[in-house]
Parts: sequence; structure tokens; C-alpha cells
Amino acid sequence: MDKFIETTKAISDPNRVRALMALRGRELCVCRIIELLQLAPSTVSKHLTILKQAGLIEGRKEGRWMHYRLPDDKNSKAWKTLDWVFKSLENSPEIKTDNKRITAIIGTDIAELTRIYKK
Amino acid sequence: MDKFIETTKAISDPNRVRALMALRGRELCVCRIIELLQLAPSTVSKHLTILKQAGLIEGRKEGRWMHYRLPDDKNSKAWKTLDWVFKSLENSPEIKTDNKRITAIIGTDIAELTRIYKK
DNA sequence: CTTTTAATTCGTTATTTGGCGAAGTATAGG
DNA sequence: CCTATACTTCGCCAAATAACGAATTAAAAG
Repeated sequence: MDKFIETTKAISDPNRVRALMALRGRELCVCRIIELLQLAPSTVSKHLTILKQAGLIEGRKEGRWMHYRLPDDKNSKAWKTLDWVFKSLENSPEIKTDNKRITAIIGTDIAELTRIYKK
Repeated sequence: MDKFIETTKAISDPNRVRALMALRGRELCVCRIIELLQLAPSTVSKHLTILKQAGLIEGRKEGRWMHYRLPDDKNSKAWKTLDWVFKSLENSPEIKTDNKRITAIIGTDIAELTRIYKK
């Protein structure tokens, strides 16, 4: 029950759900998620920690960059949750808007993102 | 998205989830849910209002008693959520304990419950 | 009609949550 | 090394949440 509540709390914030949706089928570094959500780095980091703690994402450090992705094991309990979330939001207008923005954000290189992120 | 978040918030409280689990396959009056959760009537009432607002339960007033049940339409979006919740918690020890208590609570008549509820 | 009963609404309080900026950590580059 | 970069952790604040008891509403029962 505790684990279940931890999971439902993790997916009961719109910014965390947007991050999860953005990670479908790809890995993203924190700086790109910051750019998508337009929140302070510390806030985004905290959200990602909550998702990771709930087992809904995994992190991988590569040099200075932290990359997050959905869990590898698609038969895991986490993926049962994710399948339900994705199914529930597949037609959400907010997510569709995000999808377009993510395409642009992925096309931007990190040096360029950094300029924005610093101010 | 808003509706989705309303739903996830509704199922991110353990007492609300216990109430949902208790309503599987049966209708219960508020007084029996109070007895199960061991919370103040006003608190339970609020929880049930949140679940109802999210579309996860339906209410029916009969005389002085308010009866709540899961939605009739099993093809609804609400039921997609409920199926996931039930599946996630089918082996939860807390819910198994509740299941046993509910059997006793249903066997008790309302007048008897009321004595407890008043003090 | 007055009282009792079942539930809800309201007002208050303690705790949790989500946000930020400042400070800290770790890694790459000069 | 020293500096810049990419996060994360910490400390703080405002808003939301869960709990309670008191007051209120609605429906029987006396």
C-alpha cells in the first residue's frame, strides 16, 4: 500500500506527469526537461528525484550530464503504471503541445539551452 | 490533464483507496465506511466527496442513509482507473485485513454501528 | 412539531507540498 | 589548480491537504 501511494503521489503533479510523458521513447538530460517545464533547476531536480524514488524513471550520469529515462524492464510494476498514465493522457492537448516543443528542444544543442537556463 | 490530476490526487490518499477497495462488488452506507476507516464522520464525508467529484464513485440517498458504490458503467474512464488500482493492490496486506473487517461490519446492523459512532 | 439520527458543511489547525534562490558537489576544460 | 558547467541539496515561504469538532441540513420516529 505504501509503495502504491508513493506512486500515485508521484503522478499527481502535472509537471511530473509532463516529464514522464516527455521521456516516452527517449532519454533526456535534466537541462532539456528544465527547458520544457520552465521551472527552476532545483525544482525540476526535486521532481525527478520523486519520480525516481517511486521507480518510475531511472537516471544515468554521463560526465556533467544526468540523463533520465523510463525503466528498462517493461514487465515491471512501474510500467503497468506508466501504460495506464500514457493511455489516459494520449489525447491531452497539453501533452500534444509539449510533444511539439520537445522536438525543438531536442534539436537545440546544450550550449544554446544553457544560455536560456542561466537567465 | 486537469481531470487526470484530479483522479490521481483522489487515489493518492490511503484512506480513500481503502474506501474504494471496500466498495468492490457492493454498496456501502457512509456509517459503515466510517466504521472501517475509524475516522471522524466529517473526514470520511469529505473523502467520499473527493472520490465522487473525481467520478470514481456514485452516491444514492435512501432515507437518512447515503449509499456509495462504484460507477455502473464498467467501460468508463473511471473503471480503467479502478481496474488498475484493484490490480495494483490485490495482494496488499492492509486491504486483506480490511476485507475481513468489512465482512464483520456488513454483518452488524446500523443501530449497533451507531452506538460506536456516537462515542 | 419536537427530537433523534445520518450525513454534510464550515472553521480551525498541523502537516505536506511545490516553488524559489543560495550554497554545495562533481566533472570537464583552460 | 582554478573556473565554468550541470545538477543536487538545503533552507525558506506560500498554498494545499487531512484531520477534527461544532454547527447545519434532511429525513425518520416519537
